Amino acid sequence: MLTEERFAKILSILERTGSVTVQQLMAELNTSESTIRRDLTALDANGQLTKVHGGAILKNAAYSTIDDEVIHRKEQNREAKEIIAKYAAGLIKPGDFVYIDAGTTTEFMIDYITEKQAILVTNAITHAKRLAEKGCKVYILGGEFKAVTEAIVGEEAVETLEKYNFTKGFFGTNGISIQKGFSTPELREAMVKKKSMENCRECYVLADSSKFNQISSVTFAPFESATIITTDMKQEAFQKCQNILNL
Amino acid sequence: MLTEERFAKILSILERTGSVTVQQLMAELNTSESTIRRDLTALDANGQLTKVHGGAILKNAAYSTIDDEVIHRKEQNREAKEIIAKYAAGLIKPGDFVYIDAGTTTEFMIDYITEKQAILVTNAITHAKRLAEKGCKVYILGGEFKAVTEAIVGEEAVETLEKYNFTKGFFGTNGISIQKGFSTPELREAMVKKKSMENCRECYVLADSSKFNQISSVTFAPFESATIITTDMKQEAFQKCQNILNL
DNA sequence: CATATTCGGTCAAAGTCAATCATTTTCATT
DNA sequence: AATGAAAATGATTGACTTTGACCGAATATG
Repeated sequence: MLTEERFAKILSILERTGSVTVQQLMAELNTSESTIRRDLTALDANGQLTKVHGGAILKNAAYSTIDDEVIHRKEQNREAKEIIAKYAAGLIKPGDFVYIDAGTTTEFMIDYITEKQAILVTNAITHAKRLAEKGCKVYILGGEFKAVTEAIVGEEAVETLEKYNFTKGFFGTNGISIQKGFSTPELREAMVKKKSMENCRECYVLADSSKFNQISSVTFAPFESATIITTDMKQEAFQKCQNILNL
Repeated sequence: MLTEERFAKILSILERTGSVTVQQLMAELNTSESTIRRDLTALDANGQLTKVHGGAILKNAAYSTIDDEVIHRKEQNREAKEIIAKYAAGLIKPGDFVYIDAGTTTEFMIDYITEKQAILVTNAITHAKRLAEKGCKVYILGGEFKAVTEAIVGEEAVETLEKYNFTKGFFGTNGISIQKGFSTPELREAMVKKKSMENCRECYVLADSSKFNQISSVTFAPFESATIITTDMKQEAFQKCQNILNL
């Protein structure tokens, strides 16, 4: 990999996350500690980031105004999501034709997707951007662009989906209920989820334990139609379900 | 293989991937290290790419040191681009169904687009994002996502375009020539430009004066097929053309 | 205060570079 | 066709750059 390429990737990761450790960069860029250190020193000298003990942070964000408690709470949820995402990403095999739904839960998958022999389709432009940066082959759905969630939704997207037949699909959800299935608050998003799930041979719903026994406005798929990947799910009612993978 | 052919291929690969190593090029073009080095040196001298240790990167993506001259040139062009963009944006009327091409020139339009009664379609996700933030109704093309330019390109996008009939379209270009028409360095991008122009009732090409009498690898439309919006165009040969709007 | 991690400098190995030169190809002129 | 000048190519070389490992010093952590 070219030096400049590494520089670009380091800056890209940094812009996205705000901070990065040397260890993370070693893993992400697949290079030695020495090289990462040299890169950080160079980029710091160039004024493109601020080197700190252990890694680097964004130039302007040298001061930390971040509430410790908020971080901690976020971290707890994060851990569960990371475990789920890691497992899910591992399911992607060479030759797979994969749909990745928009959403924060599926976003965690991106870091763990290593399979370059698969073709990925998504309706989330941030996902597409990051996957493409990693060197994955990415297709994006056409259709109406929704500003808030930065996802493609609506009729046009559904129509595009019509012709795809995915081997695997990964989805987020707002609610899981045995009677009401998987549900989400937004109709036009639900339409896309529904159609894409119909066109996947294997469907996986990624959900932390807080999503169980929740019901949102629109159901996009029945409970049995997907394998649920979760952690720490202790609720009685779901214990005996065949399609729950409690990691 | 012809020297010019190699040049075109190198630039094309670079356009697509953003960076390339000497080793990659040796394999791809099936030629010696010496030749590749000479090519890169020539293209660098020509200002068509930036040579770095190990290979080359896109001209604008130079990370190591910021070139004052480049910034200055960009600023000079900026003023012209603003004028052109402002005029072009004013052409969008209520009820229009508008295509906006990816590229820096068209990006300037976004700030000036005030018409909320029009539907906008684009293949650039950055444009889509910014337009949606402004509250415009935006559709995005489906298809393969190209990391470097952050645009949707290729077959799938062309197919999606097939069914649209735009009232107006706004395009960027790398070269304008009376004989060779409008041209751009990347084939897959050219395919999208070509198809979208075919499906517009009125086509506008936005171009600062530097684009005239330039020819890039792939022509995507004949010279007469669009109205050219420009400023400061003083070249004799183009003075009498009916389809040039010299602001 | 003890322990673990991170840091920056040094070194050898690997990779990359520009220059040189012999060979091949191209092409206008005979 | 034959000739020779000019251009392009590929191999070689020594100089230079980048890389990853190592290690003692510096810094964070409990």
